[in-house]
Order: sequence, then C-alpha cells, then structure tokens
Amino acid sequence: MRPTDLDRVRGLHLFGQAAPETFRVATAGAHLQRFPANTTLLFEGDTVDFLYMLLEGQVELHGTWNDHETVMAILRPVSSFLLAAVVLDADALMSARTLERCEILMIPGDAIRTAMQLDARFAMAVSRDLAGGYRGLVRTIKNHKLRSGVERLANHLLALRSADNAGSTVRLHYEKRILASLLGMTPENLSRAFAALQAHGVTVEGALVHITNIAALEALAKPDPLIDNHAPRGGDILIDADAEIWSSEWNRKARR
Amino acid sequence: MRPTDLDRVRGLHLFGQAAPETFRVATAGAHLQRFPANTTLLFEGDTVDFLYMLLEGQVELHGTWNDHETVMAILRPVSSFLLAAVVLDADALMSARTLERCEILMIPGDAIRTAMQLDARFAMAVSRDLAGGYRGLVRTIKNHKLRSGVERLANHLLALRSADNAGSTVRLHYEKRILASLLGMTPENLSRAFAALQAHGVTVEGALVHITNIAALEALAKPDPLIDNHAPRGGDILIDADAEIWSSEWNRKARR
DNA sequence: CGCGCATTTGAGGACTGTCAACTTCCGTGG
DNA sequence: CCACGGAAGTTGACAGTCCTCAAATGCGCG
Repeated sequence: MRPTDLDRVRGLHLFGQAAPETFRVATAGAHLQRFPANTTLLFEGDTVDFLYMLLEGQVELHGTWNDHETVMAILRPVSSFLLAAVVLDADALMSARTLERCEILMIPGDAIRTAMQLDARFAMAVSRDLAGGYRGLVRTIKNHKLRSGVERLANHLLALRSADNAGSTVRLHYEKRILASLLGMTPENLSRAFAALQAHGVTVEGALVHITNIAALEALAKPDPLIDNHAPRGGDILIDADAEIWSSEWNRKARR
Repeated sequence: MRPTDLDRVRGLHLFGQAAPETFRVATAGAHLQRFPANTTLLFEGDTVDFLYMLLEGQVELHGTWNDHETVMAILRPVSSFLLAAVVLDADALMSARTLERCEILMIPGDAIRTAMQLDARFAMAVSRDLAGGYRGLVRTIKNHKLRSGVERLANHLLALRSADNAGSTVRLHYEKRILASLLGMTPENLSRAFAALQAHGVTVEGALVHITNIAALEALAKPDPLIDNHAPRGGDILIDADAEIWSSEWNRKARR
C-alpha cells in the first residue's frame, strides 16, 4: 500500500481519534484492491471478513427478495461499508457492486474488532460511525413512509444542490434507473416524476437538472432537517463532505 | 432505585460485559421514572439528554412530516432507545410516547459517553447495540421497498408466531391502527389486508389471529432470513428474546 | 346504559407498477 | 470518422395497489 493511501485512511474520521498503535494494528493486515466496473464485491448472505473502505469510484448496495431488487444506497469516496456486519461478525444483509472502476481498502474484520478492544477511543469512533449510519437509515425510512415519489425526487434534487453547493444546475451522480430504485420507484415513474416537476421549476437535460425556480421546488418538497441531511456532518454514510464530488468516471462522461 | 431494578439493568446485554466501575459511573446519575399511558416522552427535534431504558410497558417511536405521522417502531421491555442520538449528542429524529403505563430508567447521556471513554468493552457493547439496530433498519427498508402491504402483514404474523413461540394463534401486541402505521398502511387498508389473508389460512378475532394454514401463509409471505429476524439474537431493538411478552397491560386487556 | 373511539365496509380517486413501443444516447468496431 | 447495435430513457395504455372520504358497526370505559 502506498504511503499516500495510508495517509488518506489516516485522515478518515474513523481513525482520526485512534491511537497510533490502533492504526497500526488495524492497517497491518489491510490491502488495497482495484475492481473494474460492474463487479459484485459481496452477495447478501455472504460472511463478511473485511471492512471495506471506498477510496475511489462508486459502489452500490442493494437488496433482493422474490426476484426483485432495490438499491439501498450509493457510496462515494471516502466511506466505509459493512461496518455493522463486521462489528457483529455477521452475514451481509445487502449485496455490494461497483458502478465504475474502484479502489477499495479491505481491512480484516478481526483487526477491527481487536482494535476496538484495545482502544476505547477507536471503539467510540466506530460507535459514532454506526450511530450516524443508524440515523441516516431512520431518515430514509421517514422519507419513504411519509412522502410520495415526486416529493422524494424533489427533495433529492434539493439535497444534491446543497451537497454540491452548486448553483441552479445539479448533475445526477449515476444512471436514472439506479436513482429510481434508490428512490423506491420504477424508471418509468421517475421519468414521469421529472415531467411533473416541470410545473415546479425543474427542467431536465440528460444528467443535468436545471432548477429554475427554487422557491417553487421547495414549496413542493418541504425539506425538513429531521429527514433531509442538507448540512452534512461527519459520520453519515450517504453523504460525506470530504468527497471529491467531480471525481467519478460517470460524471466525467456525463459532463457536457 | 430499588436493588431489583439495578439487577435488571445489570443483566442487559449493554452492561453485561462492562467493568463494575463502568456500571457504577453510568448508573450513578440514573433515575427510574414512571409514566402514565399516552405520554409523550420526547418530541422529534428535541435535544436528547438521557439514554432511555424501557423496563416495563410499551413505547412507540414515530416520525412526522407535513401533518402526517408514521410509527417507526414499538419497543417492549427490555430495550434501550435514543442510543444513537446519545452517542452523537444530537437531536432526536423520532418522537417517543408511552402506549401504556411505563417504567423507564433514564441514564444521563454524559455518563454514557464518559463510560465509553473509560471502558473499551462497554464502548464495544454500545457498538454492538447500534450495529444491531442498524441491521434492523436495513431489514425494515428492504421489507418496505420490496414487499406489498399484504406481504408485510403476512410476514409480521409469522414473525409474531416465531417470537412468541406460540401455536397456531398469535395475539397482536397493540392496536391495529398502530400496527397499520408500523407496516406503512392506513387502518382501512390493514383491515382489507386481513380480509385478503383469509384466503391464505388466516382468521381474525379481535386481537387474536388464528393461522389455520401455516404452509399457505408462508407460501404467500416468503419469509427471508435476510429481511425477517425470526431467530432473535441480542442487540436488535425491535425484538428482544428476554422480553416478558405477556406482561403488558394491553395484552391483559385483549386476552379473552 | 350510553358515549367515544377503534374497526370495518363501501365507493371513488390518486398514485404506482407492468407491458409495449419508440426515441435517444453511448460504446464498439469497421 | 462514421455506422451500427444495444442499453437507457421516454411515452402511452392499462391494471393493481393504496389512500381518502363517508357511513355503519362493534367494543371498551366511564
């Protein structure tokens, strides 16, 4: 592993407060691995032997039941995933696959659990990460149970605008069929939802979405700090303030 | 606080592995409080000063948006709640209210965070609790995004049967309008869902539900270990194997 | 015994999913 | 550089699911 990569890992909030010895123990058995696009890293039900740290690229977490599939989350650098399974030494509840070429640091689960026993501050950092993830999922459930598809899309656009501190134009970070599944609808329905938002100040041009009337969109979306995380803090999985948002392959492609 | 209550708390998985000193620190500032039924303990958005441990009664966690409300979880003894908010010292994302008379142990959040710094084993126990809660929410999201209302109800009945290791008759633990909201539907729809299950070996008699054809119900429900937690282990919030399931007021009332 | 709330049932409408056809976009290979 | 094939995205028709409103029924508590 290159020193540069080690530095990037050292800077993660998960290790920020940990003792140097803890960091050494955890990263001793770790290895950096590159995966091509559309590669399944892990199927749901598989035993989880590693904590995954996404350093480059995008990863999709999804779940399956009865021949149907739903996207649970899209991860972007730098985020960890499968931490809950690692802490409990349990099977994965979601499958993970790369959406593009990825660099992923794989840390043995044993090392994580050992480090937690040795270093209370590291164990607290793990707790904070899990607590942030927990709260992110609570927000997701409220989003799905309390809002319609159009409302979820409207809020997603506002969240994108806020996270990318962009102007009146935001860029979708992944394909619309994936966004549709993440938002809990079909691709056809997402298309109609975009059409419905035209009356509320939104025009679509491929992966570019122009918000021509923010007030109108917010009037429809009614964003709520108890559901939408528009001021990302450390710890949450879905949104990471440190992420280099224009770095992904797909966005380079989609840029015009 | 009575020694009996202290013993009950000591026996919780959260404190099971903690050092005696940790236990003393955490419970020193704690106080046991009784609440009548239908009492709101906390509104979403409120600052969270205590970790709550439910020792007796039932508590509902719910979220609100745009004049609509949805039940997120029903807690039964012995479970903790608001742990994620305590760990992050953050505001509550859900409101909490008692469904019946409750005994709740309130532990200052400061004490929890201090104990985590002092005792790595306690911090690990907190991590395991949060990881279990996280995985429970992942299951909930898969349940909602991949299944229809009737399928969610069918699986809920099978989960009840499994958790209460009952025979062919299970008893609902709370009012149907609350169950409806928990399952993400209206009371009218839950009523129709029960009617639809008649064709799959289910008959309803007030709070009693008779499963006359388990095979037929399972054929419809298609329970999945990656969604439904039919073999409850420690750590999860929604289901706790240690709970005395027939103790609640509502069940005593509903029994015939 | 009677009031109030939970539950049920019915009718109608809104939202969402499925299927099919068409268009657009993109990567590949000539 | 261009043409082509395949996948993604869009649009329309239709069906299924779910919600809303309204009214009737049942049940528990005072």
